Amino acid sequence: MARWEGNTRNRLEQAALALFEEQGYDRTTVAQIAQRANLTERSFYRWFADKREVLFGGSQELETEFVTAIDAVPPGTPALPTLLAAFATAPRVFRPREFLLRRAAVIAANPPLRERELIKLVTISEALTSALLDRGVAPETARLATDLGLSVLRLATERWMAEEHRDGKGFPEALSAAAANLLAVATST
Amino acid sequence: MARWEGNTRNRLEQAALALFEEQGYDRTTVAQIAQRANLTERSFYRWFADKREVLFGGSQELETEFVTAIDAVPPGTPALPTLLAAFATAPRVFRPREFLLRRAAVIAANPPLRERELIKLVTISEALTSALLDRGVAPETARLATDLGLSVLRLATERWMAEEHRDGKGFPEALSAAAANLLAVATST
DNA sequence: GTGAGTGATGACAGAAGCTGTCGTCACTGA
DNA sequence: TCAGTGACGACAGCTTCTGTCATCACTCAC
Repeated sequence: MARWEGNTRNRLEQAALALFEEQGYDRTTVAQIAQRANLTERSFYRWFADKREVLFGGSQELETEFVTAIDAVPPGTPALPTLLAAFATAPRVFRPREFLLRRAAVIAANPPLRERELIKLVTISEALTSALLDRGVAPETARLATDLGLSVLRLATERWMAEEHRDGKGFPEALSAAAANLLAVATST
Repeated sequence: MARWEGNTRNRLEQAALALFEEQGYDRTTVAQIAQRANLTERSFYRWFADKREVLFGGSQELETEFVTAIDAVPPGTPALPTLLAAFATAPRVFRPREFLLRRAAVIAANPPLRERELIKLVTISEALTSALLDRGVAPETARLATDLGLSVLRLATERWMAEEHRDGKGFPEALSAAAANLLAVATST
């Protein structure tokens, strides 16, 4: 085994994604992932808590990004506009877009990975709610606003991903449009 | 082993819940659950796909209940009011309330169980969206309405559970109140 | 009744996920 | 140069989950 190659975590992530694409998530063993990264199975578990976690390394950074963006919104702004402003600001593309698309395809195809993605989303959701609470928003309002904000974010992101865009251009507009749609649904009696 | 005792599935569910409470989810083995139910580990997997699933037997019934209630709402009703009317109608207490509370406590304390619960919720969410589509609601509207409806349902249920109620009395009122709160958050500029 | 299904179960084997432990090696700093 | 530190390999072991086959209770023609 070639020790001390450096960049261990990323080597494991790349190896795992490639193997999941080639032969499927459940037909890929942790030993195979480790082998492709020139490591042993035991070392995989030193970097990731379990087999699924290898695809969710960027979750923590994304959460931090959002919370930071919320803190930058002018005080006194209502809860939902605060979240939407934060979403519009935060660049959520750390990894190349191509990587994100490959990753999304693998996750969508495997229930265990979908489960893990959902709880990551809930974790982010709780962080957003907490950030709103720190700004003085009432608890139930913060939670409702988070639900609404994430619903808008999802719709905007889906529309956004469906087209071919350069950098973050037009994403704030997509957010506004989605927010308008949501308002229409909420107010239809 | 005492074979043919009948009610196998329920015996396993009861044994699992009791053991999870007594010694924790991860310190409980499937073999222990099976033993308490007078079965072997192998038989456990004939009734449940995996260890987590033993706590989520009622999910399918709940989904069916909701979809049926949606179909019973007068045609022409807008999407969100349709969902809220369905929620108000459907009695979601199949099991005794005490069982649901014990189950909820165990799930909340164990991340793997939370993951499973989330994907069950997503499954129900997709069923609701699909039921709305069948009524002629536009796709994006159906999805947004489902997000909104589930957000309202969660808030109403939490408030509802916090108090001591008899049967379903007052639940429709809790739904209306939560819906009003959501509307306030959505329209605050 | 009696023998042929049918379905639930037990028994066994085994792959894969995950953890504990210890020794080894590369790197660092006094 | 030598002790400390951190990443890693090697090994053992438990648990989850699956495949396979024999066995037992029950049912239903005949």
